[in-house]
Amino acid sequence: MKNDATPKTPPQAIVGFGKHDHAQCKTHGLSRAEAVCAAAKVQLTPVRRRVLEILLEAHEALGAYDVLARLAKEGLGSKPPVAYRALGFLVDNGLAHRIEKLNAYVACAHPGEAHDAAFMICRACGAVAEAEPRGMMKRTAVEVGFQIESLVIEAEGLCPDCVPKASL
Amino acid sequence: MKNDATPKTPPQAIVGFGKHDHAQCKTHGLSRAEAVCAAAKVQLTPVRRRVLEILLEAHEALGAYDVLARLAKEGLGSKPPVAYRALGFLVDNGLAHRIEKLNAYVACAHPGEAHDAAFMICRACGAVAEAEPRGMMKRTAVEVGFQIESLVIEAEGLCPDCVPKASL
DNA sequence: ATTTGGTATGTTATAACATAACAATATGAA
DNA sequence: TTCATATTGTTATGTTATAACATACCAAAT
Ligand SMILES: [Zn+2]
Ligand SMILES: [Zn+2]
Ligand SMILES: [Zn+2]
Ligand SMILES: [Zn+2]
Repeated sequence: MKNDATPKTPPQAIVGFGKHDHAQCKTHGLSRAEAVCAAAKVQLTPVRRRVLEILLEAHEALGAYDVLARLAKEGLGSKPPVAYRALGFLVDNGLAHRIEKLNAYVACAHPGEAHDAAFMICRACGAVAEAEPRGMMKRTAVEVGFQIESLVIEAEGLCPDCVPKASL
Repeated sequence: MKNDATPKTPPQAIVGFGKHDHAQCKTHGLSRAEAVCAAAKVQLTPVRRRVLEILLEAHEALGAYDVLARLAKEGLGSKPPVAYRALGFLVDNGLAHRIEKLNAYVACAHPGEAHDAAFMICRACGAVAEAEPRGMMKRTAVEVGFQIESLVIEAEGLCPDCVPKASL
C-alpha cells in the first residue's frame, strides 16, 4: 500500500553473489512484503517486519537465535518462540526461506506467494544465492560460476500409498 | 518387488515405497557395504556395521538418538558421539544419507562411492524413497505417483568469488 | 458496555539434535 | 617392544526447536 508500483522481481538474476545495491534490495523487499501481506490479508506486524528487515540487512543466512539476539537488543522479544513464529510467518508467506543445510533463514529474493526455491551456499564465505528450481540448478550453477560440492534434493509430500487416503 | 538377486544395485527402482523383500534388501546392503569398505580400505567395524544394519532394518529415516537407543540396548555404545561417528562414517562412504528436512538418516539404496541423491519423503507415513537426482525428480515423482508438496534444493560449494581462492 | 472470538505476543520449560575435548583401548607396523 | 594411528568410550556442553500455557489486543456481536 505504499509504493505499489514495485517491479515484480528485479532481473531473474542470481541475488546473493557479487556486489549489489543493498539498501535498495532492502527497501524493495519490504515494499514487496507489504503488498504480499495485503494481498494475503495477513498482518506484517512490527516484529514480523523487523525480522524481515534483519534478514534483508544480513545479506547472509541467519539462525533463529541470531535473529532473536538482534530482536532482544531492540526490546522486541527475547524468547525463542518470538523468533521462530516470525520466521515461520515469513516462510509461510513466501517472504523468506529456510535453509535446511544451515538451519538458518534468508529473505526471499523474489517475494510473492509461497514457492519452492533452489539455493547455492558458499562454504567459504557463507554467501547464499537463490535461484529458480528449474532443471536441477546445475545449469544455473555453471552459468554463474558456482562450484557444487554437494547437493540436497528433498521432496516432501504424499507417497503413492498415502495419496488415496489423502484428506487434508 | 524389484528384487533381482544381482550383486549390483537393482535397476533404478524406487526403493522405499511399496512392499519388497526386506530381509534381502538388508543382506544386499551389508554385502555391498563390505565390498565398498574393502575397496576404500576403511574398516566396517562392529559398531559401524550394526548401525548400518539398524538403518537397513528400520525401513524409514532414523534420528541419531533413535539409532543410539538401539545401540545402547545391545551394549554397543550409549553416548551421542558413538552414534554420530558411525553415521558420519556411513554417510562419508556412501552407505547412508542424511535427510536434512528430518535431521535423520537412511541407508543408501544403491551403495557405492559417496554420491548425491534425491529423496521423496511421505509426511503421512514417514516412508523415504531414494531416487537418482536426474532432472529435478519431478519427473520421477510423477512416475511413481508421489505427490510433491514442498521441495528443497540446496547446493553447497564455492561461489564465484571464492573459487579463485580455492586451496582445498 | 460488555461479551465473545480471533490474532498475536509473552513466558516457562523442555525436547531434540549435535559436537568439543579428552581418556582409554586396540591394532598393526617398524 | 615401541610407536603411530584408528577407533571407541565418556563427560560436558552447545545449538536448535517446540509444547504448553498465559496475556494482550482488537473488532464485531449482544
Ligand atoms: Zn524465494
Ligand atoms: Zn564464497
Ligand atoms: Zn544413495
Ligand atoms: Zn505414505
